[in-house]
Amino acid sequence: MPELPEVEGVVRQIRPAALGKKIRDVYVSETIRLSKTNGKEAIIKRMEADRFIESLIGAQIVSVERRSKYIYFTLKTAGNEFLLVNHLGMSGAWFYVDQLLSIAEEKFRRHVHVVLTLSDGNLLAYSDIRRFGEMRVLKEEAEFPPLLLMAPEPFEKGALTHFLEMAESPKYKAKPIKEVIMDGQVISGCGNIYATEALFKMKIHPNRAAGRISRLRKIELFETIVAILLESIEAGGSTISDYRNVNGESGNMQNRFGMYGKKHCLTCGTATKTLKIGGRASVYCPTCQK
DNA sequence: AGCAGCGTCCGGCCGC
DNA sequence: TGCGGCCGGACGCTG
Repeated sequence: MPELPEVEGVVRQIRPAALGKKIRDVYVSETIRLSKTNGKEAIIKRMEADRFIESLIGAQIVSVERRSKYIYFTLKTAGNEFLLVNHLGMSGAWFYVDQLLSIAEEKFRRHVHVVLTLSDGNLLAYSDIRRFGEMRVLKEEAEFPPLLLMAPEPFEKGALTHFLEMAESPKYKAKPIKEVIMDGQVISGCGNIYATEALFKMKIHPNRAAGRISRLRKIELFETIVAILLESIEAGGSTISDYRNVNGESGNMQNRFGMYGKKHCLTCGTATKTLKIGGRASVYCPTCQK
């Protein structure tokens, strides 16, 4: 499950590979075409496959940035800039390869759905086993309004203040803290894994109402989330099953988890419990987390 | 009007 | 070994 650190790792690898190059050719899989023919919105949103291909071919890749868990490719055609915005969903992965057979693992190779052939002949291949990922071609960010509602980047000045204001607002203060910190309008890029880890580290029960945590503890919680995200970026992200970086390598952060996926608490040995919070499985230690 | 709750994109994996 | 059911980021729709 790619969250902020995994997407950051991907962007840092795509950037040097893609910057300044042109998109010479674009491939969209038959699977995606068939889905779209059947009225589904598989991966390529709000655009026909051929129109998607047409709009990308010949464009120059001007920048590659991460915003929350989204990848923004700024593209330029005939002097006009536009965006290709990609979300990796559950199982999206980009591979930078000379040919598709260079994608080492078969399970990724068989689910390649979009391929960008760059002007140097190399490929940026997008694989998505579960097809929960998204690609949107946009004139500007505002063309997809949810992007404008995203919380500031967690490492930016202002992100803490934004978090505190949101967490203390009428809309959020009665909600479980885990649901609040996983909401992209409150904090950008914190998904189930890092929310679970941060709450464990802070000894906060995931179901505790946001409004029943002191201001000081909320500040510490935010700082903990930021520290864990940074630690994970350093560790190359977390690989539970389907995350791979652009070179096909797994991350190492999963080896540092204190709670996610654990049957027993690493601190006290108590059997962990799992609650459904905001529709997501939420593991915690009933002894340590209050 | 705004929000809760569910449907939607799916293959992998679990358990029977 | 076969197969039904569950899982899940985040939008979009409904009531």
